[in-house]
Amino acid sequence: MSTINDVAARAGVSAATVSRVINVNSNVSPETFKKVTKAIDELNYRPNILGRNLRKTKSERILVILPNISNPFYSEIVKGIEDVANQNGYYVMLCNTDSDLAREEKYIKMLKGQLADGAILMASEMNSDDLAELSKDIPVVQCCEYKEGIPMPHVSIDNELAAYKAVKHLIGLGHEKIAFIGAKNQFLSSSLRKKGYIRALGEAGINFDPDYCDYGDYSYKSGFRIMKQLLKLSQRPTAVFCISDIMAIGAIRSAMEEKLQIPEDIAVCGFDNIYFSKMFKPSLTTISQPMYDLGCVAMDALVNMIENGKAETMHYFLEHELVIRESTVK
Amino acid sequence: MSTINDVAARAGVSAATVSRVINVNSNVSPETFKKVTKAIDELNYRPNILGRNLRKTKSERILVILPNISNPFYSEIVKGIEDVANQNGYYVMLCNTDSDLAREEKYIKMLKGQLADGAILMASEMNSDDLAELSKDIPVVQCCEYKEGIPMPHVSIDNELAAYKAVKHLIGLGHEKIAFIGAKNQFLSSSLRKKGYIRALGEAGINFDPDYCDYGDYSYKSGFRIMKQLLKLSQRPTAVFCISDIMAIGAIRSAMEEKLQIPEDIAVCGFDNIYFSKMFKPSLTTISQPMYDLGCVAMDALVNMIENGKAETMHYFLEHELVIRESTVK
DNA sequence: TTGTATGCGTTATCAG
DNA sequence: CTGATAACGCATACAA
Repeated sequence: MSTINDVAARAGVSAATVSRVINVNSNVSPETFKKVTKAIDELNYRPNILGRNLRKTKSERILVILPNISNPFYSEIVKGIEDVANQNGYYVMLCNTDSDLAREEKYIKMLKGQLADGAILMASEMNSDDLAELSKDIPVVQCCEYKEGIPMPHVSIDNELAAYKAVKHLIGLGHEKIAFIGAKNQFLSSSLRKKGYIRALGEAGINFDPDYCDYGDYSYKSGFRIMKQLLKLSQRPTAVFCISDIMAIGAIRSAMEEKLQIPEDIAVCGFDNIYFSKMFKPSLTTISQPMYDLGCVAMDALVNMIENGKAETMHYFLEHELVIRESTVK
Repeated sequence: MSTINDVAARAGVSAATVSRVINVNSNVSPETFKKVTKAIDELNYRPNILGRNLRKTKSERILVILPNISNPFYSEIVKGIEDVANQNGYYVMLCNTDSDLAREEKYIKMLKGQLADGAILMASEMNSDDLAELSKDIPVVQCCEYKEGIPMPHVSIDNELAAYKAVKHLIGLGHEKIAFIGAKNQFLSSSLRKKGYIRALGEAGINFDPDYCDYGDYSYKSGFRIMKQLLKLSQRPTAVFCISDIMAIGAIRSAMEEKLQIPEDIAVCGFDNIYFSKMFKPSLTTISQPMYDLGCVAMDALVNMIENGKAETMHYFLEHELVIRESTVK
């Protein structure tokens, strides 16, 4: 691989001049320009990004650190991030952690090592203290999942309200025996969605029944398994609210296997509105998160932090929407 | 952000000594070690990756350049890549091109600029000449989609044979009016799969009928739309072979909308075996690509190129499998 | 318009 | 075991 000095030697100019040719803004005479570009072509020279970034202390790159690209929920958000990033001259690199803290920390190390100008974190496994410390060094925005009480902006929806609305919808259809398929983890969204479920029940005068609550890991399999359990109860629920579409689909498939009709025998509501939820048969009633916009807003905030040194706002809450489809209403 | 010199000053040692502490292999006296780690903690020092990589001309990173993370087909491959990469001490960064050549070229620039030690390309939009030239500079492996006749290894399945087997399966079920939903693009897999379709028909003495062939863009929508057209034909097909699961699912939904039974009225076969194909109702008959293994083998080959300077083999073909489910057999 | 000199932050070599 | 020095490749301030 040739360097800027090789090009300079071949073109009979100094490295500085070559640099000026590469970075078009400066003044270079037409003839030297030609000489230099010729040498660049002949040597097939490409500037070393590491050298350039080191010198400029700027990379024009940002990292998106996320647990799992195979979750379609994230891919839509990433689109929003990428569009806004590209509009602002940044390039995005995705870092898949598989929800593994050790892997996440490797990427965080790169980030702290100036490999990128900033990062967007989704569902980070880091604790609040480490996040707080990170925010001192580097512009970072939390997207969707977030920790509270640290000086780092976050973008999300109102999870409690969304869950409340979903369950309210089921109650409005006449259901009283409404089960809940959630998740036991550190994420705020999990507890907020459960909170919304309980609030809706309470308002309708329905007793909260722990037997109707179970916890999965967002996977198809866990939804499938939990539904099987719920159907074994003597007082079988007539509706189920799931905190993810994938679990809802698992639950529906499970009920189908027991020859139950959806929604006649049991209604199912999901959460997220991944693109698959309308393709599925029966199509899925769910809470639509504005995924693309979540990504856009997060990236907007990040650009702001990178370029102005600080965040405009700490809390961004975007609108969600209940989308009613075949899995709850015939 | 503090540098190695800040740490050195604070600890009262030279930068070289700090470097030795960070890079554990060298010999440092216990007391200086303690002094230095103390200074590192106090200053919250993190080594600058750019400086380090520049000096070492090695990044221990690889790039995966792919068109679209929202395609579940790729996410499984990425898992394989990541596992092998991590085992070998490499970190993976994903670069989403959205099938946009300009965006892909930006990432290729980073690659040529030594931001990473190598790359895996999936469904590249670059032409053969550019790929050939790239292969001179940097270790690169093509995965799944590939261009032939260039000195760059590729990993894939035998697409022609796979399609042949899928269509053979439909013929074996008694179908004679078998439609084809493919894609018109530069990718070898598209033409090879069509070739396999035609070969299977030919062997069974079935005439190839251009009216039974249409082309989508791998999307749900295109599968949906094309199926609608096929169902309008006076001689309606009784089976359809689609070159992607997503299009197959679109096609099935389309047929369902016309009150047709799957597979009784029309059988549908997909390609890829994305995780969703078994969740779908009816579950999808499809060609299972060994996605995880494809990723592993590609990364293995890349590690080899990076560390030994050259590829062991140019062509890796992995086994595929016909998975028969509800969409073709009751 | 162009060249010289310097430093971005790190590690490797060599000497002590 | 430790320090001084140079070099990785580049862009910029300054001088010419």
